Amino acid sequence: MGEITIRHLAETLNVSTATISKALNDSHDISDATKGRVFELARSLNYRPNPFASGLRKHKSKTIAVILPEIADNFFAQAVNGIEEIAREKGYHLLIYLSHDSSETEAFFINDLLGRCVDGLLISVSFDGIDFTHLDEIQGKLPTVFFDRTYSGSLLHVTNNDFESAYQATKHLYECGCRQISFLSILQGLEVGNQRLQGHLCALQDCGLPFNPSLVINCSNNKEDNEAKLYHLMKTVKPDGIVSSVEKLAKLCYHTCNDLGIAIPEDVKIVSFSNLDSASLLNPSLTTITQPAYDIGKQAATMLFKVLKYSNYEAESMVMNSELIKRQSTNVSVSST
Amino acid sequence: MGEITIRHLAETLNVSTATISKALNDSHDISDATKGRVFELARSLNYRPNPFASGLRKHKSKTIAVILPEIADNFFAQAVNGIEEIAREKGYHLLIYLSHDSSETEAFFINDLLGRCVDGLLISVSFDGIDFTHLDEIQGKLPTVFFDRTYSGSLLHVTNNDFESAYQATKHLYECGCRQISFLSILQGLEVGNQRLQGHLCALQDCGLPFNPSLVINCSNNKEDNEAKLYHLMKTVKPDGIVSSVEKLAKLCYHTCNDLGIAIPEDVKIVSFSNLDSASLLNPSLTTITQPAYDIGKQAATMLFKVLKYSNYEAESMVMNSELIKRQSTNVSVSST
DNA sequence: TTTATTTACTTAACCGATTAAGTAAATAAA
DNA sequence: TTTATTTACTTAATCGGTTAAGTAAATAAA
Repeated sequence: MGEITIRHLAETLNVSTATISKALNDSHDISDATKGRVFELARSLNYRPNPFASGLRKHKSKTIAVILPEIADNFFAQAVNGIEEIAREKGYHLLIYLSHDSSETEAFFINDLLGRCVDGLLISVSFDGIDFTHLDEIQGKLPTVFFDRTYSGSLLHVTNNDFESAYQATKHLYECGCRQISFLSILQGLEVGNQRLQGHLCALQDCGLPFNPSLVINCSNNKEDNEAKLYHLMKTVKPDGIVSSVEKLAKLCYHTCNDLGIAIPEDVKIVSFSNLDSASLLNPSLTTITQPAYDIGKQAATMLFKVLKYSNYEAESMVMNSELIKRQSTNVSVSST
Repeated sequence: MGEITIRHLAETLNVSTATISKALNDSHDISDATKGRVFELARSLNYRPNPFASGLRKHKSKTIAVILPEIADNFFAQAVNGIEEIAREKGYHLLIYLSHDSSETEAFFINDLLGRCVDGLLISVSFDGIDFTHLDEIQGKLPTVFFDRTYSGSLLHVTNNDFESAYQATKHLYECGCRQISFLSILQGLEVGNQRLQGHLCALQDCGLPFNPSLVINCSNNKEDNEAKLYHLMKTVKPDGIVSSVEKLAKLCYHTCNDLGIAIPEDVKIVSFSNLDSASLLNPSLTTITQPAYDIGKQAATMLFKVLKYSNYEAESMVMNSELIKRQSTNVSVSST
């Protein structure tokens, strides 16, 4: 409906459309006087270049995409905050896709994106399945930065010091007196999950604790399933410490302990990877390994824009440090925090 | 780089590009035999139509935008989940913009979107400022559905029964014995904020409680400011009940009470509008008015797609019902929930 | 003074799909 | 059998910018 085009501007100023286009792109083919007139007219008419037209010609969309497993999760939500900030700063638009941890959905998105002329992609991969061919296909076709959940073939990524964090968490429990430390594992097959598990196992060894397979619980995205496994763990194996590799499993622990009348931290101490901002308000407050989610998002986006700017950019992947925040769930002497 | 275009297909099959285009769009200008050949070739080559080209011609992008105040918030995150589901179902792409409650930023986004050929917009408006001219400008230019945070000029919206919910919350506190009920207000100037306050005031009246201006706290997005106001409230006015109109103010209450040694629910009972899924794990667990965030997102998106499909759609705005979930923060007889 | 270069434009092709208008052959109606 | 209509295509214009190639005038170099 009557949108202002470059032709309107050209006719009004009695110049060619090429002149307008070049002026708006600040080409040094155009005199300052003309540029001034073009800019002023464009501004006064609130001219907005049609992104389809320039996109078609330039094969650039000023749009990046982000694929996440989910958004109703503090870690990812904060990461998006960081990503959005950088994207806005650079004048880019942000498309969002939620895989809900289905690699099939993820593959569908990626195929779509490859034909969609997005300029770049930020992704935290879904963890179901073991088929990463859709991720391999990105290679060389779409500048991509992986964050948090990477996979072995990912070239550029921003991750956490997951091994060290899990190591510290387990060691912390040991120092709090725990000798039967359970590990709630998830994201097996992905680097994150693997690193966290390895960190835990390494800490066990360094603390001189034996490895007991029944203390390592392989969780999934099936809530009922996880619930059943946790009940079994708490009723029969009865650990005195739990390292949860994701937030939602920690919440499940709380509920399970409530149901079974198991006291935290007296009977069992809990530490969890988590970005829950109300962790300090929980009953009892939860000891967390908190990731710098916002900064991870910012760094990943910043890295992507560097790649977009210098296509031959020799980027280096980054490792961000998580923080162990000790609270009541790992402390017998309960006091307000 | 070597993307498959409609021309490749045309040359391979020895037909015109028009034939390919029509075949792919299932035009009944094309024989079934030809369609079959075109479809098969397109599939085998994984042909992906260039969205810029078709967008330029059709003025349609198969993309909708969502503008939110923030994303690291359970309500909005879940709403996005609902929106995303519908968008995906319809084969649309989703652009996301975070206003961080700045109407200036919001105006910038909207101006950008008007020139960007997005097909539709879902928005929950920012609440700073009182200038809604940028929202008025949308009229007739971009199909839009407002959700949760609407403004007086919004034609289509999905909202909550905010008046009733606030009424119920206040009444619940009254029934729990509270006689000095404070209301933590925010979002004044927006319908949501106004409705919630009115609901509270109406309940006060119906309960026969006098209106005390010093019990209504006008909060802002400035955390320090809110903190100071809350401290003052708790130390000098000393209410025995608090209705918090947003989640983050309830969290602030918890912290403030912790600091001042005020016991919840013994000294003060709290109920808050909140979509925090760990509300039941807080210390004490928090009585909430929980909005059907996911469904609100779904309904808003569904409504938008109806408008997109039938441009003369006589849409009706919707009101969704929130739920009062009673927990320990409004109960003296504390027990596990 | 003549030639080379720079400046500030214009012309026209182009990106890749869509679609109005046109056409030849096949089929149906008169 | 002749005319009208339908079928299944093709041709070419178009969407709105971008850009390679061209050009006339102004300025600089020889």
